[in-house]
Amino acid sequence: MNILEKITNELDTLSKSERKVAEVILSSPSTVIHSSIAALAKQANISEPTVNRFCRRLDTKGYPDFKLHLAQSLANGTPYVNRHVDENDNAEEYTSKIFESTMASLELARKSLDASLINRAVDVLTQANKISFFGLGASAIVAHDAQNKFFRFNVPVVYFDDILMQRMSAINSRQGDVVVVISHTGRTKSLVEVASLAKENDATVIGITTTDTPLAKECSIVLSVDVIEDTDLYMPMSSRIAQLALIDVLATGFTLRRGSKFRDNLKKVKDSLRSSRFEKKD
Amino acid sequence: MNILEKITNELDTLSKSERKVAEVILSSPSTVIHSSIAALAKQANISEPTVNRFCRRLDTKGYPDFKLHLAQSLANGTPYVNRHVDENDNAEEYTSKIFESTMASLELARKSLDASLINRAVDVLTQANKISFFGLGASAIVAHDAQNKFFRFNVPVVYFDDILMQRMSAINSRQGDVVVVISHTGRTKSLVEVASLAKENDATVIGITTTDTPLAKECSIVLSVDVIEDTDLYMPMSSRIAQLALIDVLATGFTLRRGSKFRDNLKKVKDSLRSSRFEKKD
DNA sequence: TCAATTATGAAATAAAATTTCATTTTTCCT
DNA sequence: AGGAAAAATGAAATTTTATTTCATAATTGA
Repeated sequence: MNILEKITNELDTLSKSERKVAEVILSSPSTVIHSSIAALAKQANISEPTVNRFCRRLDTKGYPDFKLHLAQSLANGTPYVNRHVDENDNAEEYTSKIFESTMASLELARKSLDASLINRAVDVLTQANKISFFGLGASAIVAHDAQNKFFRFNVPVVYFDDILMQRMSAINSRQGDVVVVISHTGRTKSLVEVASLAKENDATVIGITTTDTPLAKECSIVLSVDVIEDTDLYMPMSSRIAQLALIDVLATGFTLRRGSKFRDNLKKVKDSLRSSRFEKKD
Repeated sequence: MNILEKITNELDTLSKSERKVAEVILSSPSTVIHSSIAALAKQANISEPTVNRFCRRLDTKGYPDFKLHLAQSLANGTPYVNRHVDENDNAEEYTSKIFESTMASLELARKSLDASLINRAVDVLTQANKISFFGLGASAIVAHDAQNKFFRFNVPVVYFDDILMQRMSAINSRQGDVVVVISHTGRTKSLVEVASLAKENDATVIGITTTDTPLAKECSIVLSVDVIEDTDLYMPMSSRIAQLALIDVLATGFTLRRGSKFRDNLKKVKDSLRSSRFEKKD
């Protein structure tokens, strides 16, 4: 658990003087890990025992122990940050930036996800008579990938990246069917309509989208995938990758729910590909 | 820089007693961060000043500073590791594991990539008369995504996830054409053949695959994307995500090479979608 | 308003780390 | 091999840092 977040959370349970300490720490945590208790006390205009009490209130053994926690929080607090690609970056630079931004987005996406909703979504998927994945543009790829995965599970699954097919399919859906609608923006009119049509026809609609979007409002279960897109390049990047990771999560949840016998079956599916491949040397 | 690695590296520049300290630390770093200098000295059967000298030799200000570094290394030494999903994991657990494994794979993939080869690939792509993306199974999605991106650049681009179409397209290729062949295993026979056919017909073949595979041998430029796949679940997961990140890198390299005027054009492409979306409130 | 509770800091104490310096060990030259 | 020089080491002293104690101040609640 990140101690900086903890400080923020407990800010209002702290006393006046302790809050001063908290503010100094939050404003410049990296300075604090190199300060003595005396230096920090002075900085916050309070006494040393107050700093000590502050540390204990955060469930640390004392000031040195607190600094240890702080150092750890700083180390893994922002391992990857969203860095924008610059006009003059060379290949090395933009490659690193893109990979790091992608990792930062995955980190963010994971935080925005609610495990209990994932659990419900998996519930619904395992019980579905038929599963449909709908997406357009970059999200079409995610739908395509989902089909590829769920197909292996030997359940009826379709994917459409065509507005008309999606509409027709939505209208034909019924109780027991699950429709997964994927859209980063959650604002694509035709997809929102499809979600609403499917819902009217008693299908369970799972939305993979950003929190609080028009699409989210139409869904039975919303799996929020919040990422920061680098809009400078006018292309969807991180969003679809975070969505794919979520598809992996759903597929994994599905296989776990189905038990070990089911997984043996997956192995058979995979093994069936062997003859199409060149042997591995060792 | 990870201090544990540093200790390992400098092990032979240390004196006998200092090495004892190093060994105690390496054998149980997490204990050490909660030990006083006296406790550590006793543990290693040496004196306190020796511990202090040891710390300084590692370019830290002293023992407390050393502990801070150690704490940080423990926190981000293995920020994301490939953790396998377990039978009894709950939703929270398997979600975290999958996201973290994905991030670990991206980290690994970035390391396996060679920036100069990316640069050459971008060169070739910007000069291409026609670009084709080929993949099968999970890699088909990557090819699909690549088409979606490069299509925006207003260059002739196709994608095929059908063996026959791929073969026909490869046979029809000529000098100036670029064929991008995507396969994680690099062992899918029909794809290796397609690569070789395209090459025979003077197309430039870019391979997105693992290092040292049959496919890699057939390519003009090999972009190595090495990841660890969790084979327990018999589904491609990390590999396709790392490949997609590479597609982002190539697309970004392409837009940078084309200059700022070109990027204005991308904005227009994106803006053309606006009318199909619900307005954002603020 | 005033007793009770809680918060705070000065000073004392305790703990931990560092420095100094004498002793031991190792190195390297003849 | 022998011995001076250099390097390594630890005991003790010192310094720095953190914690505790306790008296005082501020706040709360009847």
